[in-house]
Amino acid sequence: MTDAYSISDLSQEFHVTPRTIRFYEEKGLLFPSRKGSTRVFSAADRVKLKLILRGKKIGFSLDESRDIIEMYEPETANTRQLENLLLKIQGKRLLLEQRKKEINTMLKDLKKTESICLSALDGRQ
Amino acid sequence: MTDAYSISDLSQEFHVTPRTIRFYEEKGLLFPSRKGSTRVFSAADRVKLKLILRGKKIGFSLDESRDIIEMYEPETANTRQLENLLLKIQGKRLLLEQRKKEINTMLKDLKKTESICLSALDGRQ
DNA sequence: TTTTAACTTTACGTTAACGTAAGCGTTAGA
DNA sequence: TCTAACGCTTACGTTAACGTAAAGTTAAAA
Repeated sequence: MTDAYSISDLSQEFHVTPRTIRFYEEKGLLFPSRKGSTRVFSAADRVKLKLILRGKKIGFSLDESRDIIEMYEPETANTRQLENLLLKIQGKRLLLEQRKKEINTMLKDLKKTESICLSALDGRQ
Repeated sequence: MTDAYSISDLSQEFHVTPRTIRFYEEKGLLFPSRKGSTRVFSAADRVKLKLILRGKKIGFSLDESRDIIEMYEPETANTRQLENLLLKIQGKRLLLEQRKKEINTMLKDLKKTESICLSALDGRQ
């Protein structure tokens, strides 16, 4: 079973402290099983952790990442839950598209400043 | 002079509290002049505020936004400062491109889940 | 067998980014 | 003339997302 991970396995792979992983469990983002008192993480937990950390990079709070995570398991849902999920997904998609636009705007601005710098340097040679 | 703004002008335009604006000044992100003890904000301050809030949306800290802001005034810089600035801009560009990739990955994942939902709903009719 | 390494829980500490409240000055309108 | 609106400073409070330290358990290695 290659899909069982210790807390230090995940901690090392993703460069976060064990404390961080325990914190995510405490907040209801991860659900490791236990062998005695020791946490045992599944492949699903590993994916969730990856999603959380990806979310962090683009400015999501843990609550927002929890939303995202819940969008990854539509198997167990009933019809109304599925329809609800679809709406949530739409919302997140719009939000992400919006964020992408802001990033593009910033990139444009940076490129503009960059060329200003370059021509300023050019004029001084 | 249309380029003088009160704190409530900016507060209302950008839907933030005066406290937030004062906080940004306190942290060295805005530099309003004073008329007596009352703050007077310039067009440049307004732009900076816009940049800060845009930065927030894509997950930048105030310190990171301060970096961005400083990239917008290359006029006063000397040659070494300009070269330094160019390097900083490169760094931020890479970071932004990276973030864009993460967003694209998330969007792909969401679309995948979306179609799973749709076909699950379809199978139930 | 002892010690070291990894794991646990409990609990208080820390930083960023503000919120909120108190208390005071000024100015514009009733 | 007064009071309501806006502005100021000072200062303590709050939330998220962990850090850090203490004290104990278990398993493997010397």
